[in-house]
Amino acid sequence: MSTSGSSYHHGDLRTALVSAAAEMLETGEPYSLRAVARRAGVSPAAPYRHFADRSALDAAVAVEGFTDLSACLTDALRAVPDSAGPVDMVSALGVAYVSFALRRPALFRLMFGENCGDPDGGRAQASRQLESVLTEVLSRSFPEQSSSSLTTALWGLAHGLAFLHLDGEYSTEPPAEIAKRVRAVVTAVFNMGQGLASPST
Amino acid sequence: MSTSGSSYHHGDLRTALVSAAAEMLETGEPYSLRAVARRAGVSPAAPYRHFADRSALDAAVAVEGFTDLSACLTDALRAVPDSAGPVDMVSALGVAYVSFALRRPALFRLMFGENCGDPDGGRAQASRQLESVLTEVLSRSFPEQSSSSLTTALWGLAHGLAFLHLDGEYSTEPPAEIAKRVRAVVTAVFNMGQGLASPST
DNA sequence: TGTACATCAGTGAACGCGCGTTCACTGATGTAC
DNA sequence: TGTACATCAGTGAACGCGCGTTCACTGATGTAC
Repeated sequence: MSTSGSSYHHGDLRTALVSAAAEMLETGEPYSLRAVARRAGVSPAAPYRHFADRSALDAAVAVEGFTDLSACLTDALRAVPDSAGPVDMVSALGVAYVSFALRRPALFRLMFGENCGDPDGGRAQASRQLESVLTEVLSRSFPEQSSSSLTTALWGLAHGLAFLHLDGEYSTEPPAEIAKRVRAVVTAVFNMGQGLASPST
Repeated sequence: MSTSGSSYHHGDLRTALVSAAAEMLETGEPYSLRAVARRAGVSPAAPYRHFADRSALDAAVAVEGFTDLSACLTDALRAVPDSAGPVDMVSALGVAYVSFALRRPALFRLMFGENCGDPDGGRAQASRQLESVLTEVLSRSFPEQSSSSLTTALWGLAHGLAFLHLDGEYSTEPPAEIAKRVRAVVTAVFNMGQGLASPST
């Protein structure tokens, strides 16, 4: 793989295309195979050397998105002090999740979009990786109650809050306000369960 | 407003267009202004007598969607016996919400889609109406802890579960399995808060 | 009851657009001898 | 070290498509007299 400045052979067009696509989604530019090629400085036909079709590009971009999101969540957790309680950990996770969605709305939508064709492709794998990050956090915070249902609950809550913000149901500025709201929501959930007769699992 | 069979003047084209659009979204047909007009048996220019542009049609369809969803939730609650506990009420709401999304995926996506231009149009109003249904349920189930944060939590959880199912993160068949999963998730959330030191609100 | 007319909800042809995709091609690269 | 050649990543022109939207128009309706 040459890294020369030669413009005819790009060197690593595949990666460049995925990056270009991710950037366009981030800046909100109209996103299409042609537009991505344009931005990468390449002819409209060039991507077909690296992707079977448009949806293959989408899938590759989605995978990158999942990887980034997982990294964001992991980073957010590292920033939480060891002494923190469960509410703090779950809140940190929620805030990171929602922030990611608001920072990169179009990417987030693409990741969870309709074209999830292949049930066992890289995208599905990447999303399972995300889920395992959540599971790990919960098993540390709730060694006793931890379960797949609890993971689903946390993921669902974070995911829903992200979309509700994305869709304008709640204000998205300033970031501190969002963090506050997410924390309040998590706290409310924790309080809710208390003082009630324990339902059987 | 004539109801004659005359085909030149439709009678109530506006309503017919919104219905046609909703049906197309339900059956998964490609959705466009032209396609909707085609389905309503009318020329591509006809919708412009009733909608300023494509996004105005979208907004009208979204409003109908919100109304339907609110009705679904209300119906679901009516089916819950008075003696039922909070877990049952919240679960019923969650199941109804997720079921709606799975039954009408494209409509659901449109309702919560990117083109929410007007912050004070009918769409925003319809979604606030939805929120108030949730608030009312919670204030009945949790007279003491009820708060806007709790409403947000419930909405977020239901919304997130709906999208995660829609996006293929969880199996969507059979319906009974989904209901079971939603109930398990709600139960897990209720159990989670118990046995922990109460965090300050 | 009958006629003239304004109103307005439709028609259908046309516009320009950007899209995904295909095609025959060409230029750069790396390998065999 | 130098030449011949296979490989392959790019080009750029072209395709057909459906889209949203505009336009001058026409046919049905309801009202005034």
